[in-house]
Amino acid sequence: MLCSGWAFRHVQLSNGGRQILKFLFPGDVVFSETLLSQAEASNPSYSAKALTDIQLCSFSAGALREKCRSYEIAAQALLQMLTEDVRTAYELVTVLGQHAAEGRIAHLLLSLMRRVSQQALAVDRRYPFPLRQQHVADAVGLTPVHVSRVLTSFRDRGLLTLGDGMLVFHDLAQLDRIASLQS
Amino acid sequence: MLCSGWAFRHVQLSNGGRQILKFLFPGDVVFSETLLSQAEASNPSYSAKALTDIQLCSFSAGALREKCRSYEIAAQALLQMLTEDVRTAYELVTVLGQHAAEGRIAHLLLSLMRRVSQQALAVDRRYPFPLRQQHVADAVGLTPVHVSRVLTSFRDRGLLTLGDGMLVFHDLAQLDRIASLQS
DNA sequence: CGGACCTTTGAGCGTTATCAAGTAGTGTGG
DNA sequence: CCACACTACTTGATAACGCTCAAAGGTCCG
Repeated sequence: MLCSGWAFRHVQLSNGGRQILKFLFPGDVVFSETLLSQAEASNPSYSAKALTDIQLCSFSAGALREKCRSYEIAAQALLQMLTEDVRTAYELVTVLGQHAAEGRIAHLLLSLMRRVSQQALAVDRRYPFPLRQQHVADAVGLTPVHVSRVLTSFRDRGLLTLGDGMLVFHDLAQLDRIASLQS
Repeated sequence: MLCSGWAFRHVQLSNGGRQILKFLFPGDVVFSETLLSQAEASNPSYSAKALTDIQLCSFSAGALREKCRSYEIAAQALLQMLTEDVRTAYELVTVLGQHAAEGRIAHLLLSLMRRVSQQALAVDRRYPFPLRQQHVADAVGLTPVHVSRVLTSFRDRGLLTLGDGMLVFHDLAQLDRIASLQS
């Protein structure tokens, strides 16, 4: 489990690319979807990487499974965690299936910052942002080149500023509109 | 829970479109990800539709949650179901993020038929296929027009035949290659 | 026969990928 | 202190891809 810092879960693809599945913040379990499977018979090559310096708390998956047998609370917590994972995965599916590049990137930035700040986003407040444009590209299924173009366009339109590990929103209303596909 | 027939789970979008999240076969729980939440506070408008005549077995979600407290087996089954949902959702994310149109459609057709046949696919065997091209489009994030073009191309290349509610694979090796992005 | 729905096909265009070059910033070693 | 490499980002030109709009054919059903 991640205790401090940022990380992400991804699949490594045979053609050299990768798809980022989830960004991990403190409190997130790194491989929640494989907690139960003792055999680890998952064919895709799941992996995880740190984006900043991180601290981990490790625990025994076997012991947790054992706890789930005796303590109902452990099972309930695990069920809620997985339910949340399914919901956010479906949200990502919707974004990838329905949004063009601008909507994908706007959605990613907004949802990341909402998760990390745990409260409403503020205009002109600076948020730490340790991702490279390559990570954004791998998360939303675009090339780094195109991510750069979209971010430059956002900057030129006065929507946000992104650089030096900092992200500043200037026009949240407009970004929400872009991210929410009311065409 | 679906007992017979085909159905699918989707989100209805504000702009009139929809994203299909999962195709449902007998044994699948229609809304597995909302089984636990009593409040139903999910903002996206999840929905489900039948593709064929279907039969449902209904049960009380409250009673199931109650069972999870007392019977460890119920909790274990629910956990496995959700874990599987997370895995397949991540697979769909990878497909949408990394594949072009041909790969997306090939992947969808192959994985659907693998799920429905529960065994290795056979060349030149006919599989029932109740989806319209509109459904394929909504599942993989393309327009029906482009789905038609890709399917026509598959047909012209002798890879498969799709029509009249039937799907016939002619070149599984080639289709697997297209679906597995070894560029 | 008419209408509704699905599919196919064409033309044009917008979006995104690819390839390539150029610009910083940063750290390394002479 | 200055080449040098290395990485990240930007920008341009070109091409592939997929969308939109439109028309036509097919099937089914009233």
